[in-house]
Amino acid sequence: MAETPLTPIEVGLTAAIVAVEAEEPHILVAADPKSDTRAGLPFGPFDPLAHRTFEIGLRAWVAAQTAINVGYVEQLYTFGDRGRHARPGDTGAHMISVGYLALTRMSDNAAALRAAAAGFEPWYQYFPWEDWRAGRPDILDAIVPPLEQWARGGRDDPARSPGRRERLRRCFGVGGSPWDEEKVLDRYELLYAAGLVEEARRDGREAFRAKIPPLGEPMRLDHRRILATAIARLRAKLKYRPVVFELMPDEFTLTALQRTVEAISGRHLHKQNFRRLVETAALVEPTGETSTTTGGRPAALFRFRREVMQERPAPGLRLGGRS
Amino acid sequence: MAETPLTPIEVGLTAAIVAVEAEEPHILVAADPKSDTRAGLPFGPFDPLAHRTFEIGLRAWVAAQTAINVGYVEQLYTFGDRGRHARPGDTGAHMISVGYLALTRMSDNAAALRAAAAGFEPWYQYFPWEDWRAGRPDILDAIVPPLEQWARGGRDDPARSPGRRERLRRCFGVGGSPWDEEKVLDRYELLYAAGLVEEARRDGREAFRAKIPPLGEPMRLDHRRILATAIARLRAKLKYRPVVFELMPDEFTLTALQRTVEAISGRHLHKQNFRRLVETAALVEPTGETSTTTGGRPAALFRFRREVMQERPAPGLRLGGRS
DNA sequence: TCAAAAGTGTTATCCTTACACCCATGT
DNA sequence: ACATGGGTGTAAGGATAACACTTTTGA
Repeated sequence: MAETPLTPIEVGLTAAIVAVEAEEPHILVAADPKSDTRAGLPFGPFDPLAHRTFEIGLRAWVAAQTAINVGYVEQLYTFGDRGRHARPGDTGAHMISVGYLALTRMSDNAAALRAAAAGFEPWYQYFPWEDWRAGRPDILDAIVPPLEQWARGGRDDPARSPGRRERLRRCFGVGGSPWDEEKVLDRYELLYAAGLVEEARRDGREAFRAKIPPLGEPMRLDHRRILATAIARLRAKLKYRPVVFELMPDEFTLTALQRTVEAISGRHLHKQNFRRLVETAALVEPTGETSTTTGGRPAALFRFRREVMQERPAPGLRLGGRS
Repeated sequence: MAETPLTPIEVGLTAAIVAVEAEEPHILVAADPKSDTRAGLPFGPFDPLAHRTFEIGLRAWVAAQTAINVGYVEQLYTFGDRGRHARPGDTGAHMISVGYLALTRMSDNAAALRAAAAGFEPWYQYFPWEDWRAGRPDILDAIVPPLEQWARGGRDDPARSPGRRERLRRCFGVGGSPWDEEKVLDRYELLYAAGLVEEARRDGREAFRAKIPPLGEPMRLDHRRILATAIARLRAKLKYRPVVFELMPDEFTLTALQRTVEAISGRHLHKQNFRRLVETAALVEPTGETSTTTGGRPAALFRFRREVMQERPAPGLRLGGRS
């Protein structure tokens, strides 16, 4: 327990700022100042003198740089791996980044966005294999066979806890294992380990079969890894905390709410069960108004019952099975 | 999204190393090098040149300093609040610490401990209100009334999401709300905010009623906060991942397993339900041996079935209700 | 009148919770 | 024999998952 002087390191805050629009989840991406064509997440320095906590610092530079009004904010993870930061003209200085998840309503920020050097992009373009709303995505047919080949390649060291095969089975639902929509990060890390995403090749990892085109849009630094962490956390949180409402307008139809949950969790839900869940949890109350803009029969409008936050311990939407 | 040069800050890794012995959860505490009488968690610097990742760095200095053999390791949270570090001769340099949870078996480390300047202490001495195994702990009678007074004191700003009263209700199960054993951090933070733990007074917060003796043993810096985070995380994780076995010897009785889970979660469990849970999850297998050292009828010995890790998605011990 | 989306009723099944009782050993 | 802890069977209640059907609008 010696009190060695600690290494000075640069600390940055990286934000995954999420909004849902047109039944599609979006992530705020920043243009690269150094003309890297790849997208990146917005980030800013942490200055302990100016800001008492990380969260205050984060809110400050997000507001200053993007004029976006974030509501819910939560720390995700602190990333400090050497070698996952490579970029063209790397300075060599070590940097760690504290990843944050933030939620916002796109409607609140329409004006801000036109001015900012940043914009929202649909997140499934970075993770096309994560969208199961219309059933198993076709791209998995291009992912699983190479992964299986990669898994056979690794001498299955019985000491290393889960061998390549088991990791593949559990992450991608191969061989009877169910698909778990929360394992977003595990899947990305597996693809990285197999050299099937561009970031792995950029970081100097050998693709075991270089012919395969890299999967999904890449991001700068380790930002896609941070985004994967954010999606995973949000998908999990949805089930035990009423965070969806941070992404909804004040008034909404139940179908719109369901579509938002489906958009985030990447899977299709059973209508009645979803409605019963929302009703029995008493998460919403009718406004009395209806909306006729939905197509068929007018839908009743609801608003979030903020009171639930202080009534019950921890209400969420624990979706349950597939369907 | 400007690429401002980032502030250099010192980064340390702080570890909450847990073991269970004699049906009591323990935490490894380090003697203070600067003759502070308060206990602290072991910590070490992170040197990105020597170690590729935080986890590798952590394992390295834990092994070097304590000769303790940690198994399971998991990142908890990164703490960087200014003003929660105060100590007698503070240098003023800002430090952030990445908190880690680590699990070990005390039996594996008996020899190492005799040599090290560190030792395991029962964790409930830092959080006496968290041990509900023998029912509601008496100390709550000394905690709740002052907290209620504190809650009345705060003008209940309706804008600030949960008012003091609601926080109190939800954290401490006052007024019909159930006790949630996972809210360890929330409870500690509430006590800190109310000035009822020594750390709050040390950090310059005014105790709203200074006569009340501070609750539980204090720790250095913000280490008790990190420990609260570790306990909360471990209590939650127990329910959906088979982490208990990281704390058990190779062979154990079902009662010993139950006692360990109870020790961590701080509550009493229903025997049959616990056993059925363990059985239906197929988490253990009988060794064929029995132990006669338990008192009455000899108990069958079991071992963890490592295979479950690769069979089912995520087996744990989702305890369920009270009893 | 028909398409499109909103909205409802009901059942089989599993899991959770809690009850009360029997068994094998040491003293 | 009896105290001590080990070990089991089973029934009530609630939550979940899946089924198919009716209603109200716009075109």
